[in-house]
Amino acid sequence: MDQNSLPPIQTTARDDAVLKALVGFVRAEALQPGERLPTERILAERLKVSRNTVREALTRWEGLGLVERRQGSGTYLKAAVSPGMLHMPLTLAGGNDFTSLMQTLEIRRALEAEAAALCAERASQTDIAEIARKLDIMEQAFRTRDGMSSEEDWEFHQAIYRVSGNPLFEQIIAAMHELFHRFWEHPLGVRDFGHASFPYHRTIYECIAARDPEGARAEALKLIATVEDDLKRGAAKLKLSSQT
Amino acid sequence: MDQNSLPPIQTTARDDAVLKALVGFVRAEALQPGERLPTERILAERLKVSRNTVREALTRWEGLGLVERRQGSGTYLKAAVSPGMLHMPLTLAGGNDFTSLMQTLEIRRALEAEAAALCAERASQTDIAEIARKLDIMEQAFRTRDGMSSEEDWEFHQAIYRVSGNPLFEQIIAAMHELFHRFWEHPLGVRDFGHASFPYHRTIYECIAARDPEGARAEALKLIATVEDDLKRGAAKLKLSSQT
DNA sequence: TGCAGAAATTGGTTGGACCATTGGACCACT
DNA sequence: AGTGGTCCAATGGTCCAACCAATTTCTGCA
Repeated sequence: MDQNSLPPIQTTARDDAVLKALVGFVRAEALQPGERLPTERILAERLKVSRNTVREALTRWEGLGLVERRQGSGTYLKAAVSPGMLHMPLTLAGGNDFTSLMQTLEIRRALEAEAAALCAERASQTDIAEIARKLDIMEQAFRTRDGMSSEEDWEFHQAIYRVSGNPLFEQIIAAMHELFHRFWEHPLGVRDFGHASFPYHRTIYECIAARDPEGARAEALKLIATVEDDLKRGAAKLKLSSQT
Repeated sequence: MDQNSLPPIQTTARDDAVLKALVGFVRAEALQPGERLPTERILAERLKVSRNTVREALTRWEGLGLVERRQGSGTYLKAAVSPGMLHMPLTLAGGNDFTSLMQTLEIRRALEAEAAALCAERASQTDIAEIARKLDIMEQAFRTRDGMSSEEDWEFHQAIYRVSGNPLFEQIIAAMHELFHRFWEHPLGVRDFGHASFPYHRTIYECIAARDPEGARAEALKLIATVEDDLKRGAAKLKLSSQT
């Protein structure tokens, strides 16, 4: 390890400075996700700050999912870090399950429609071929397993986000997707959940292939609408209680 | 062997327990956002844990934006807390080149339009009055200072997000806003940046007051379009270089 | 009454100590 | 060679007792 890649800290706002220094260290050492960071004691010594200060800084990173600490083992990088990265803690007040799920869908509706439109504008021929491939895989899985093609379904959507040319779409919608599915262990008793959305995957693709942004937007909105309907049906059936 | 039949056991989780207790305290005392929490020393004593442990827990909450600490003053609640809260920390690698700024605007375009439409659907009379108040303040500031009403402008928009009934709009757009303005001290040499967007604030408000969702959506899109134009003009003038 | 300065309060930092868990080294036995 | 047991050093987790720095509150003088 290069001794000079961890210079002492100087100013106040210690823990922020610690994180900044740590970003520099990770880049200097070209640490990849999964690799181990220096121990807290070493960091404290090198940065000339107390170990508690190092711990406060690492606690923040742990809360952001950038790092994982294992007692007795060490602290491990979980994601790529870069200077200037922006942290966006999304908090969903879980007062009411149905409301929370619906809120993630409202965000998805807006972003999904925009992403589909941008995708239709910007897709190259190879992009379109890639999306077609994902669509085939998804439809195949849907037919053989009769629904429940959630994994392949998600891959199809992700392909669209990527082709949109804006990585923010994939990251934010992925966060909505995860929030949605964290509530989702029990499919609310709706057996055919997602069936209604199936045909719109192909219509979205056709609009993209035809370079029709507004058509793609419209079809994406229809798709989200079917999911919202499924959700409402499930809520009505189970009478989801608002839990404290 | 079934992997799931032997889940990892959990031994110690002090700071989690502290946060759980704190949620209970906030509810028991019916603390509202803005109010002050007990001091770290008192919490440590009451919960029979070290002050360090209390601090680690509060650091996590601070990272999630639930709480704000002011040295010498105290720790204040920043948002409502509930036992079922769901957190999804999202970190974006932000650049300051033209492409990155444009990408934040693509997200904002989608969300701003949706939020305006939902706001027009759901606004109560008092909501509309509140938005009107923010609009007046913003227009006043714009006229007296001849532009540069960014602070009051932002408050107006935030009011719309809140009335939309979905806190995710405010959280996500706020992140886009910060990403956009982080490198924004000098308006790219465009002196009248933001002037073109001014009239649309009032047209958006009028659509909301008239309960016209599609109109509000259209006006919001026009507003974002003016910002995109300003950005393109600035980029053309300064030839923003893409830097890491 | 007004206001500058002292005092109390509160979060931020430090250093040192001990505990709990981990993972590897080493060993005895089969 | 392989299995299990024991030990030990390393590492994160917790605790304590101070002190520092910013803020708020109180006090007493003008």
